[in-house]
Amino acid sequence: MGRSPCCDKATVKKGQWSPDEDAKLKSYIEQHGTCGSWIALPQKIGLKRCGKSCRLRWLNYLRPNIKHGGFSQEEDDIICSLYVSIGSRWSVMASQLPGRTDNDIKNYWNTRLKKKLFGERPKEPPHSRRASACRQKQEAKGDDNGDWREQPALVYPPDHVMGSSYGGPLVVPSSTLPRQQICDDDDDDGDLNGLAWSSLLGTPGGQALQDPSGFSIELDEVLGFNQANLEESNVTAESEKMNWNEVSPLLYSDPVIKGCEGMQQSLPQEQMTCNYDLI
DNA sequence: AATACATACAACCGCATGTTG
DNA sequence: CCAACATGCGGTTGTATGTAT
Repeated sequence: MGRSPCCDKATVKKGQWSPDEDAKLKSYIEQHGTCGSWIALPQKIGLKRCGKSCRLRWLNYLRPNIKHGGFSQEEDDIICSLYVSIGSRWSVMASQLPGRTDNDIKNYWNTRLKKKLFGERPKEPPHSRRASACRQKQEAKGDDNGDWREQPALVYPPDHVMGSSYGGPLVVPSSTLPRQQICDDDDDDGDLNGLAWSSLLGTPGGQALQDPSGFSIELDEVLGFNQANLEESNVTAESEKMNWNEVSPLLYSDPVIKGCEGMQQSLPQEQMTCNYDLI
């Protein structure tokens, strides 16, 4: 049995919002808030809209301090670099760009930045929560055929990152700061590919971390190690702890990462911290 | 001027996750 | 612990607008 719909599709109005509807919604929320339930909100206001639709309209359009259009070069850089590092996690990106919504960033990416960064390449990296979930399901079922690893971006970063018109800094998600320590993750694979995302935080044993949206990730998925550099280096699984300067040359995107310092300085301090919970 | 096509963006949909009883 | 429900998220679609022919 499927889940029941959140509203009566037959009586709910769809499509563009009228100025009158906007005014009603804005006025009510500014005075009363959402009263803890988006589902009940439209009835209280007298709107024939789905609660989800009201929520979306408020968050993406009516909410105060929302910026529309006119993305700056700095915002372009942040979006591009975040996409390279974390994939299509628009809400995370939105949290790094005050006044921007996930929907706005997503639209901007899909219509402009994607072409700018990737050209016409059809495939994109599977970094979304959903892609990760699919991968975990496949792995759990034992039928992981490795297809998800075939996706570009981090698998072939010289082509996508270095060869693109994008030359901005790569911003590692703020949750990885500070980066003083990196350690091996004990998965005995003999190289650094198993380095856990969590290791950037210096957590012991490379325990997997989970971010607030439930997405766990490994460092090699985020950054992509340059195997050639790795093989030439002295870094092995026995190198239990390294600092960022030792590790960064092993990454495909090293020259870009080195530009990260400037970006860190440009970000407000409050955007550079994020609480992650151990699984 | 009319039409076709391209682009931008608002909004919808379905799924995953969190919360509550 | 589990089911039902609410919310959040990302993918996708629909439509208004702009541009080319």
